[in-house]
Amino acid sequence: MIQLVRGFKDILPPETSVWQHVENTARQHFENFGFREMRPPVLEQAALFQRSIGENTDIVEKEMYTFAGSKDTMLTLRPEATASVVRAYIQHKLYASDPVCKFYTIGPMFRKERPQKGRYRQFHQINAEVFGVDSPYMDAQLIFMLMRYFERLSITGLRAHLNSLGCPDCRPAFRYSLSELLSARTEKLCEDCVRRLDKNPMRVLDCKKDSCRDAAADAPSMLDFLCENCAWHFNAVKSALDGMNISYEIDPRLVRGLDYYTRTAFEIQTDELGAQNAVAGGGRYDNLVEMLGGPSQPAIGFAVGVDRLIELVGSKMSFSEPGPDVFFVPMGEAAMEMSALWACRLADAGARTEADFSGRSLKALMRRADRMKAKNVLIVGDREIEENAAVLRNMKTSGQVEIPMDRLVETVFENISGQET
RNA sequence: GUGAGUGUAGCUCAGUCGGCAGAGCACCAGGUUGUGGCCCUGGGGGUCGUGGGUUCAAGUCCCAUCACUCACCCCA
Repeated sequence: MIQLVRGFKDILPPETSVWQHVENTARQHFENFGFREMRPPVLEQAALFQRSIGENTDIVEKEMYTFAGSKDTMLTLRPEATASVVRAYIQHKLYASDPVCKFYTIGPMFRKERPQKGRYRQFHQINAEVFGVDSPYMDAQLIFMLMRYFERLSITGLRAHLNSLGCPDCRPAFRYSLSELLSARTEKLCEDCVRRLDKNPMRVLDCKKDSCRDAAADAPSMLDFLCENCAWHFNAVKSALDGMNISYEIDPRLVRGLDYYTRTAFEIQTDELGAQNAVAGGGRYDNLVEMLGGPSQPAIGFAVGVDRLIELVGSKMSFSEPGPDVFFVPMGEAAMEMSALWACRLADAGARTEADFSGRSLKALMRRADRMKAKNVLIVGDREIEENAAVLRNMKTSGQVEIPMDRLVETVFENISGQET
């Protein structure tokens, strides 16, 4: 048979209820902070990601699902959301209606990586982006919102890592100093790091290999190179977070994988997910809007890895699916027809309803109702049809009452209203 | 792209030295001619991932291949 594509995943019940919970909580929480939902498409021109993420990042070099569109444009299944949100922000001139725009977006992303725990080729992110605010208090507020979101989901054991990547004024000096130092020690660096040295020397800092760590042990820190404005900004972010009682760790080795980040960079980590320890990550990208052809507008955002979040939430959340309020047990053709009608009316009136039309024995149907955790069973047989009534059995107490069909909906609601969910 | 591990019933897994394909759970039926759970009895369900090879004989040994898992890489 045809099986699903490698690295892709079916999300089935009861797990889907965890997804609903995670997404609904995000919607409600983010909207409290003034964010509105945006839904950009999943497909974009390849050039959008090449220009925003960076030509020589791994994502663009070898992980994108790119194919030929019409004429000579290449199309790409989005590997991340920020570029699309920025594109939409510019294209629809959203900056014109309000100097500050805040959006969140929820959906699938695609990267052709080798799948492993917490890493799929179709994965899901919840993104939040703010345009038009360069104030450090926005950075702090965004991180506050993110940490509180995790708290609302009862996730514990998370650590916030914080760093500043500087700006085009101060970063070149740091990069130069860093590559100077590392170039003198290439023999101690792994193959990958030698390659990185050329492309993005800052990535050497978060290599996990011991020899690379040694080589970079006394490397300069970006924080020592921050220009006056960036240093002020970073300090203001930290003190605002302190004031909000958000604990964080300064991590001078924290680097973002995408080229467009500036100044504040942060990552939320856990050690409950194996090698994929980042649950969320984000930072400022003050130059991206202009780079993509929009006005000069500062921006900051983050992405939450939903698949990873689900693993953390799922293990702490009970999967108890609610059973039907009323399970119809019809016996015979006439009873089935009547049950179909009344089950529809009851469900339409707002009760969880299930009717079994298999025609199996009463015992079999009772067993199925029990397994589905039905709170009540409505038995309809020849006897009941003759009297135009049905027997409502409470599965917990085993108590039974006979109720008239023409008052079925009202009577059922009277009987189930007191029952716990 | 690289490395390691694992593929046997719907699920979790046994399967000894190469000798009839198994268990638990789940599912179905019966144990009460109209009443679930607990218990008892019975039943259905298999391309042993796939293809080749060795052998009288392969789930078991060999080769290849695919899939999954974990890790590297990268990132959310």
